[in-house]
Amino acid sequence: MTLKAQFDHTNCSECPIRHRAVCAHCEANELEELEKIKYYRSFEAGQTIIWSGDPMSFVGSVVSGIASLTQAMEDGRTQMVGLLLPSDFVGRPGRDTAPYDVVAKTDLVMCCFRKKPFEEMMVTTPHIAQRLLEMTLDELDAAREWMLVLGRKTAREKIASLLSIIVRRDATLHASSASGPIVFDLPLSREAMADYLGLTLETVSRQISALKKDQVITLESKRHVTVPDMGRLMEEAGDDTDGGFLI
Amino acid sequence: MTLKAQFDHTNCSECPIRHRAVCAHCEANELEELEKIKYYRSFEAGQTIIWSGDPMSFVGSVVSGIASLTQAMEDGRTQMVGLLLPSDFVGRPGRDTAPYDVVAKTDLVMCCFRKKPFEEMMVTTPHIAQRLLEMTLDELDAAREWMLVLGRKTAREKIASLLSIIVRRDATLHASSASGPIVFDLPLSREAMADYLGLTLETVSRQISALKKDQVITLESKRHVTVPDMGRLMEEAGDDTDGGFLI
DNA sequence: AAGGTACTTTGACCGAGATCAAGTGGAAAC
DNA sequence: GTTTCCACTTGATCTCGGTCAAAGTACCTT
Repeated sequence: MTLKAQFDHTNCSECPIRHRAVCAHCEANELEELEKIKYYRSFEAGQTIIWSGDPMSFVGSVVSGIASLTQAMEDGRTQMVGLLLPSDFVGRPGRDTAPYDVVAKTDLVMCCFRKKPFEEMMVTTPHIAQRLLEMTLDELDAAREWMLVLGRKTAREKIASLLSIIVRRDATLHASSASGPIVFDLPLSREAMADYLGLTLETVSRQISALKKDQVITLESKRHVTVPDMGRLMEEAGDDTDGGFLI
Repeated sequence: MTLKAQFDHTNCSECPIRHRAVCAHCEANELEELEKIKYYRSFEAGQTIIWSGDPMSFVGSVVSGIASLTQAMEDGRTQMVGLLLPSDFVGRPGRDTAPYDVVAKTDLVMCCFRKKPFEEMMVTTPHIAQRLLEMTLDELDAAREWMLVLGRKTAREKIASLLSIIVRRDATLHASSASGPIVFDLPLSREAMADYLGLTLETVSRQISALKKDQVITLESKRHVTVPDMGRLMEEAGDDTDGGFLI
């Protein structure tokens, strides 16, 4: 099998997990072993999927719903360090314990593989490691992009940046690439947004109100957002880059 | 070759790049091809090794010296998103352009491999991808740990955190694992520390003075630091975790 | 319809860190 | 020796976002 073929699962329309995951449907055509160690798990909104420090017995992908990766200090301060949207991979081949909490933010379904057999497959099936490397590099880029947001952006820019990446992830999932007004639902509470942005929920609320007053966004309800001009929003985010951002 | 053997280059004492890199010495014993595409490059302090957005023709490891990964906004605000110490890997197999500036902070030597042949080798030599995956996961953990620092820690905690990771990286390089006072040189200017911590250089200076006044550290000169009690420093950093931190 | 709960908004005030501005010290250059 | 330069320190003031508090809103259950 050529390298091209190995990376060419990007458009399997059958697959609920799409291109960024180790796709059960795609893999199964090549590797009946993967099918054997595959199983599904459901979680309710608010449920903790993995506790930081616990041994991890599985890896997998988000099929539907949204989860967060969160780090905490002992005094209670918390920082969300990643968002898991459908197609995102969870887990660390070669790692025994989870480095952070994984919490379902909505009802959520995961497609899991038992870790041990999965790791064995990585040895015998090289292109799995290569695809995981691709995905991990994407996540690393996203994490570093986010470091700029956390370290240097103002509260208003942080909010605009978060809205931008949510829109962008939505766009890649729904393939609705068009100019003109964009409508979407916020998958996160104000508190969760604050955790992601290194702010307080009050500041998040105030800045959203300010963006609304300045007509950068419109709110049909507290969670339902319209962006009349995406270019304007990205300006507010202080973003020149229109690529990147894959959290 | 077994999985264990594949990951067992961790203690090659000959190799200047040590365990986290694709080690030219180690690999050469198995793969004369790697030797063929290997070459060394030297840089002076302050020199930019890679410009953000430029095409990248090589990957490689830091042999000696220190470099930074930096992201910038168009208005000049910058955020350092990673430190490259000896043994760290630079470059993205499968990526065409560099996502951030790489700048030598001290005089620096890199061991490089031309990217194209390196990528071809990744296909034929599975365990290279597996080792790169390991390393990338380490970097991702470090980046996310740093997101907590940037998003939630106070200026004083940020400084203590930075000193902690420098000490820790120093320790793994010099294998000087002992309790008692620790002495080391700051490889970064106050401005570079500020860039890493999302602060201004004035705040960095003030907080270092404060830590000195409170006898958490001693300064023999502006860059030469003594830490009488490492536990105290980590307390100041707000760190419970004594693992992790591999930036 | 009434009450409860969780989420959100808004206001008043405060403080950590940014900004602006001098001043210091030490090493290299002349 | 002294001049220059650069990294660093310290001071004064301001501002953005945090903190504390209260009120508003939507969605439950009863």
